[in-house]
Amino acid sequence: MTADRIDADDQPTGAPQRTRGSVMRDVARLAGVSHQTVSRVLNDHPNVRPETRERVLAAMRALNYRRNSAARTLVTRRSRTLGLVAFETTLFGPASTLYGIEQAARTAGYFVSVASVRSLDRESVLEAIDRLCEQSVEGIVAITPKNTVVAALSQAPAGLAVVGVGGGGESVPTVCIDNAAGAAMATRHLLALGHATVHHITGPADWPEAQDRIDGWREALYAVAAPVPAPRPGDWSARSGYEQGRLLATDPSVTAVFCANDQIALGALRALHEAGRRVPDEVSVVGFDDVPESSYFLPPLTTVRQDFAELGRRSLDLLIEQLNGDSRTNRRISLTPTFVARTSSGPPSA
Amino acid sequence: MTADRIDADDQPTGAPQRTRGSVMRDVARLAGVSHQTVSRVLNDHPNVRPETRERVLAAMRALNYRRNSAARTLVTRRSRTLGLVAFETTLFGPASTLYGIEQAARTAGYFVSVASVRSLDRESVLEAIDRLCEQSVEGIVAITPKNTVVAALSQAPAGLAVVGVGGGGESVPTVCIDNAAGAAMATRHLLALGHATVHHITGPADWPEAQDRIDGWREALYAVAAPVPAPRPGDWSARSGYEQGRLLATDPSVTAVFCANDQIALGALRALHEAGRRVPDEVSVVGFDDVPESSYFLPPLTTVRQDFAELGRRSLDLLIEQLNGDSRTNRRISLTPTFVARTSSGPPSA
DNA sequence: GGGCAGCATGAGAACGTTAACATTCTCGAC
DNA sequence: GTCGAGAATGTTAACGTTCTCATGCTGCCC
Repeated sequence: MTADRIDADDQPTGAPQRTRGSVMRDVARLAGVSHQTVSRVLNDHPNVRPETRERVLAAMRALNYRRNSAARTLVTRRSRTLGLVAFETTLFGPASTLYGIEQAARTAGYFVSVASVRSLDRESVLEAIDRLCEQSVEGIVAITPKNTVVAALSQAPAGLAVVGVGGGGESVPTVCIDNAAGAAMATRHLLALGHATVHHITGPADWPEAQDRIDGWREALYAVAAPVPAPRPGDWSARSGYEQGRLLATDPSVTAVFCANDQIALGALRALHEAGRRVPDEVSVVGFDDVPESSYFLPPLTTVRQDFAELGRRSLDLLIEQLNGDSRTNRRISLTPTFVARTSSGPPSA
Repeated sequence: MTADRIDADDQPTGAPQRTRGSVMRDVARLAGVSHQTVSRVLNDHPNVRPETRERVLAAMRALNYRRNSAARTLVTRRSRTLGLVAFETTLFGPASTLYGIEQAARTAGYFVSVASVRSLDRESVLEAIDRLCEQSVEGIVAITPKNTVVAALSQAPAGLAVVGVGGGGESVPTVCIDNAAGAAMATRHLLALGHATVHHITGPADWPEAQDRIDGWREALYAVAAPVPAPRPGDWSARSGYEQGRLLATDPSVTAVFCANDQIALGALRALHEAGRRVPDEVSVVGFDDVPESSYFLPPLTTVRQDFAELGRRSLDLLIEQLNGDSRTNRRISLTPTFVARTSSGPPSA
């Protein structure tokens, strides 16, 4: 009955221009082959005669055929889609990571579905993962700045491939920048210029990235037996850099400040400027991230550059490794950042 | 044969813990109902006895059931997924728009699949649209800064719902900030402070947003019969702001500069500073966008704020309207930006 | 010349869901 | 007590792919 209706619909009108779009069967009919042969052409199966293949391709062009991915996914159980759990995607770092992952995913033949979370509590993250699972993603990349995210990730359904980017956790394969190394570079740079010690305005305490930068900074100070001032708590924002900068500016012994990111450094620069402390003559400032604007700060900011594109690529590698069922080697990839010297740092005036 | 195998597999093991995950039939069996009843529970069909519903829900919980969206999409022809064509997503504006759209989409019950394009030529954009179509998205939101994108969009398959965000074109429903109004606000602000005229460092010539800002600036000057200096070509980057700023700094008659975005303003601020021209005492600078850092520039930047979240929400409204087949009224939505006065602008010194 | 490998193709059954229709059951009205 | 409306549930057929297996057909070897 229904089949009759379809035929009745098709044959009089000539079928090509239906709202529904054409399907494999239409292509097959036009090319005079079975739908299976069309499928073979579509999937580059070797056993198709060149002539037949050509006929099928012509029919596909004529009907403007597009394969239906839902049907394909249903039968292959592969959605070719990755889920991305992201937070604060308006910031440069996460936005760049997202971009890097998307590019890498495309290259690898995957689609990317984004689930931004408003907050990083376990519940929001689990809900985001849930939504992505419902979309039957094959794996999830989570930009995991906070420990809670990692915790939530490890609660993800068993079969699901998962990779964390940025922050760290033992429970989930992770790729991240070696924040400690970057912080140490920045600190050593300042020490090498002759500063007696280096102050540090940190990121939020519960972000592993912030913690690692603190560790790197502290280690570098330890290594040369420099005094370790109390770290100044920031929250990645320029505002926090400004507030902490004002406090630091009142202390004449402060000659070098390492900021956990470039925004903080920007705030600190303004605070120092307002307090009449000249950079770099009186105080040196170093940031972290190398946002595109940092070379136009006043003065241009010495900082540490992260390669976000590489971060995206590597995280995808790790994910695909899991999807292929490869052994869980290299569960943790760490990328070394690059030091970028500009003019916000110099030898102490004394 | 195959059916036998499945039964043989299922019954001995008890089925709940299979790699494949459970499907509707498993739930139905456990709850002692037909799969259709499960479907009804899932889709909130009214005609299910509360007691039955409860039993089904319990079974779903017990089996950790998740509906298979591919199958659902296949039969309903609705993927509940929107495609997002985006460019330069690492910049604050696009990143914020992306975020706004994602949030709005989630609220409306849609998933978002992102296709970033490396460049905005017609080919890249069409390819991105193609990829999204293959994923059977129901509609596409394109962050359409350049005219070529709009052109490519209008080439999209006929049945596809499309909305452009940001830039404009007549051929596609669009939601954008009223850039001309914003630019006029900035310009009028400077004129009201007593400046004889206002110089302008523009965005790239082929971006409608940049063009609209030029128009708004020029109109505001015309309105008070102020002289209209030649616009200085920029490209959104701090670098271009710096370069144009250096040129402007050499001209002592320049007392007010309106920059097409905050990055350009940052570069201009640095150039003016290096040239020894004090802001705002000698030269006033105004930006556009209100990036989070702009209140920590030196000096804090007077600028024009865009509401990206609203932009995302409205573009989604427009898209959903199309999906519902509503009339094509309001094909163009324009949002008025907000003027934000800070300290980078003031009366001319003379 | 019979058997057989292997290529090219086709037929039909999945995949897991929703939609359309069919069936039972429950009540109240006549 | 029968009828019928409507609620609750079940049956079956799509949806558009890919997969498995079957079937010709060709050409080659012994």
